[in-house]
Amino acid sequence: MPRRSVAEAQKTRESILSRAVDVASLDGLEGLTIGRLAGELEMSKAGVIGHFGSKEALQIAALEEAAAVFTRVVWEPAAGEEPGLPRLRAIAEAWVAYLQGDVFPGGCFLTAASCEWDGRSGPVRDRVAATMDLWLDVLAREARGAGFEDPQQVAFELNAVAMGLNQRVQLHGDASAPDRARRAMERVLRPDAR
Amino acid sequence: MPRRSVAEAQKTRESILSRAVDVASLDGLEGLTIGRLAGELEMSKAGVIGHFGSKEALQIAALEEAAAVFTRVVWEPAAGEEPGLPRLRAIAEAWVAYLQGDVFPGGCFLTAASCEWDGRSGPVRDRVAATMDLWLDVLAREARGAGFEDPQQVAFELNAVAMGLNQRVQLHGDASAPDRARRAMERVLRPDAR
DNA sequence: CCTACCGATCGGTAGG
DNA sequence: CCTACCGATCGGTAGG
Repeated sequence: MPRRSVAEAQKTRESILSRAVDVASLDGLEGLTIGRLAGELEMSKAGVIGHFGSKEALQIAALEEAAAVFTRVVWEPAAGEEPGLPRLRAIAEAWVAYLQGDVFPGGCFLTAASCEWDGRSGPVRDRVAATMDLWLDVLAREARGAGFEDPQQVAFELNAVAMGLNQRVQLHGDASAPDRARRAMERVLRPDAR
Repeated sequence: MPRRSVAEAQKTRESILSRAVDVASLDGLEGLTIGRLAGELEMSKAGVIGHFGSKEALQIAALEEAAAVFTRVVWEPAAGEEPGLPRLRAIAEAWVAYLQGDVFPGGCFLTAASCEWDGRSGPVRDRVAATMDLWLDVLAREARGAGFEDPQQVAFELNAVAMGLNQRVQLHGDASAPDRARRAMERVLRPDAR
């Protein structure tokens, strides 16, 4: 018999991950230290890292958790829309709301992780790159369905606007930025580019 | 008499800063540790930090150095152009070339620093924010001179495209990204939005 | 999931 | 600009 039940251990693991994602969104996946996490959760370091095995495994688990949140908040609300332009517009709307809101305390986790890791190598960087590529592929697929001549261009530009919005919100607290992003995304999705 | 001349000390300081900017572009301003810098420059830690006083002062000096490089590489080549649309187009061209090239080994220093610090507080974060705001103001001023109705929108969108390009180059090694960014910037600068 | 510990590295300083 | 050092924290492990 384990000293704590499987269900209890699972709950602990989830609470660690939830805190890990918040910390990493503010201070980066490298700023996510085991000791800090243990202190904030009032656990021992061994108790924290025991659920993952290593800091790198914890970083990857946090990344996967953040990607799942992104999917739930940005993709899911749009998944019910008709493929193509209606779905792209719903994605754009949910994306801006996500970046404007406080899903993560430090802004878009994926943007932060990609900037932090794009100059490094190893499993974490590879996972960050694969996650971003997957999302750009989803966008390009919808743009293709919407009849755009160059769907990857649409994906590139929507992603760029999202990054720009995240910067203005997080760095400047710019209240006009979400509307600017909406206008920019609408222009990217204007059918005359098809 | 100092043991080394003022000119020699100045040269040492410059070599430290040059390396610091490269390291920070790859691993962030927080990944820039005094011990690592000392090791790579074959100096003592005291010798490195003595030129700046503290890690924070070193980080700010590296940021200022990077901003000076950005100005030289992106602004200077365009400064000779006629204000307004011609100058904006020259900036866009130089900006894409900068992001495509290897001015910094880890890509755009300012983008990396803004993502790293946008969730923190203190002097470094404030300096990063002020530097970005200054650049957006420059862009908006030129857009106003070019007759755009909403010059801040133009600045927002150009900056977004630059961030998107930096991500695609650094994270994916995407060779098609510079052309995509050029196309996106051209569309932002298309006179029909004036 | 805890205590107690490991070697390594962190930023920084004293003194020369 | 160096050596020698400080306390703090890093990731991680042994043993329970």
